[in-house]
Amino acid sequence: MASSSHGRDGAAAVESDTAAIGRDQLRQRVIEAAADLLVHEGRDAVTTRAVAVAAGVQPPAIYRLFGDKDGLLDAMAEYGFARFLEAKHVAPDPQHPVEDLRAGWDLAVEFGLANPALYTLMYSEPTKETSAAFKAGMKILMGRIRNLAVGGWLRVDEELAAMLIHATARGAVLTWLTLPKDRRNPALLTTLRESMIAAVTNQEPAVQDSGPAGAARALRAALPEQTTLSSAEQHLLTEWLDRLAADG
Amino acid sequence: MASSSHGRDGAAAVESDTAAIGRDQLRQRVIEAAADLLVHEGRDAVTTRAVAVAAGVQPPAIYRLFGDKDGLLDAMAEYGFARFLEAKHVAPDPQHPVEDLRAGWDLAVEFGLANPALYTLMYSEPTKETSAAFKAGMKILMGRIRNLAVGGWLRVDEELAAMLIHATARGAVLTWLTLPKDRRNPALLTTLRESMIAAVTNQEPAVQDSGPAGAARALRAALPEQTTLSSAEQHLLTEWLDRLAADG
DNA sequence: TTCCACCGGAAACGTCGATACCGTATCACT
DNA sequence: AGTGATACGGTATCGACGTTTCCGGTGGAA
Repeated sequence: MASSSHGRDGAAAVESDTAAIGRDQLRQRVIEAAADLLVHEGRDAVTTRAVAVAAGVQPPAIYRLFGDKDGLLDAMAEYGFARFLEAKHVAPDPQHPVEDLRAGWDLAVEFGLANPALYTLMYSEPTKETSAAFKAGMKILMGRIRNLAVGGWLRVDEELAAMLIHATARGAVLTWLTLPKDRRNPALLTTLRESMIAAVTNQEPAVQDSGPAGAARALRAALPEQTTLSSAEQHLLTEWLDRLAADG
Repeated sequence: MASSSHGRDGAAAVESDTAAIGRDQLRQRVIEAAADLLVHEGRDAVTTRAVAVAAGVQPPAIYRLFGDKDGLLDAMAEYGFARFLEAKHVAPDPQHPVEDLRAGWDLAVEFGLANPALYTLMYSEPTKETSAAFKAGMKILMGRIRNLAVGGWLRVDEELAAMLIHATARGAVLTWLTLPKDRRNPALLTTLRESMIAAVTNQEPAVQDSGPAGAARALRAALPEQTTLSSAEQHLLTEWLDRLAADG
């Protein structure tokens, strides 16, 4: 599957100038061309022929480098994920472990929102578990969970915690990407994150008083049944109820 | 797009036996053949030619019936979702609304776990928002959320609640399907569900009795704490609430 | 120098989604 | 009832896809 050792590698140092471009650099060039195509032209534009043309190689070269089209896709995911991580230079902060978990979750979600096509490639289909990028992300996640565990912050199993964090992040990103842009509410992300924190850690969530918001929402939902207000009054009332409901 | 009226339909009763099979039944046969192929042979096996052979029709017939391959896929999703719902004969229980929400979430997740291929088809790609089955599921969900709102149980906006429920269910199903069978922990599903319940609902209802009058009373009681409305607005609002509260 | 092993380029294979074409049978009109 | 038009269903086919095969040439080894 992966490129095994070749006889020429031992004498690669004495090759001519253009041929001195190693296998890895050619791989890199193809991956970047494919990633470019994915981002700018969409997923369906990532065909073996289009990638070959964009990278200036021939179609069979892709199979010699990656074995398969899925191999190319996996390499793309790994590359894109690594690039994102090094751009964010994620550091194992010696902060509060729970705060670290929050930051890690945010990071995972931010990656999905910043690279929708790549994220969909990695996480949309349930069959692609063995992807290298997938494992890399899980590895980082497991490290933070371990920190939580040693601090005694974990409410559940380490493994269950990993699944919960992964599931909430995955649902958050995919749902966010599905929504039209004018309906994307940032509260979706923060609420999911805090909900995940409450499920995974022992930290008690700050219980907020509902105030008038809950009653406003209830009245707004029950408003169509009423008959005592005129339509104009009801219209203005709905507007105020919207403001009150959003306030909480 | 849809099959318009044909001249033959008027005289269909006098046609021969085999030709009496109407357009809709042919559609149904093709959809069932495609669904069978999807379940038993995998997603890649659902090609226009394979479906045509399995259904005993010719490849162009698919385009005449569904316009597009995506049209066939959408029809499959709608059909599978409807079949699942009628098999579960989902009833609008007059139970506790929070319990209804729990049951609805479980139902959505159960559909995904029981029909992995179909679920992936419906929810994997973020671009397929306009699927008929997608909308049907959302409609059911919105009904339950509305019930929560009128009872004063909703902690967040109705729209945000819908997103939260959808996101947790989606993350739960996809994560579950990604896991190898020996690592699937049922606690993942229940924990996610209860976490969603905690994020969406209040422990205590914000209104005593549902309906416009009860909600109006609750809002009137909580109104002095609010700061989003001007005093004039609040004054008029209180008057309307008095009328609404007296109406019950 | 001769031989061998391997690499890169060109062509091609089978299949996919989708479509143009065409004979035929049905319906409207006189 | 005869005739023209119309639309349906079947055949053949198109361009593009993922993938493979084949071959000429280039390098190091004997």
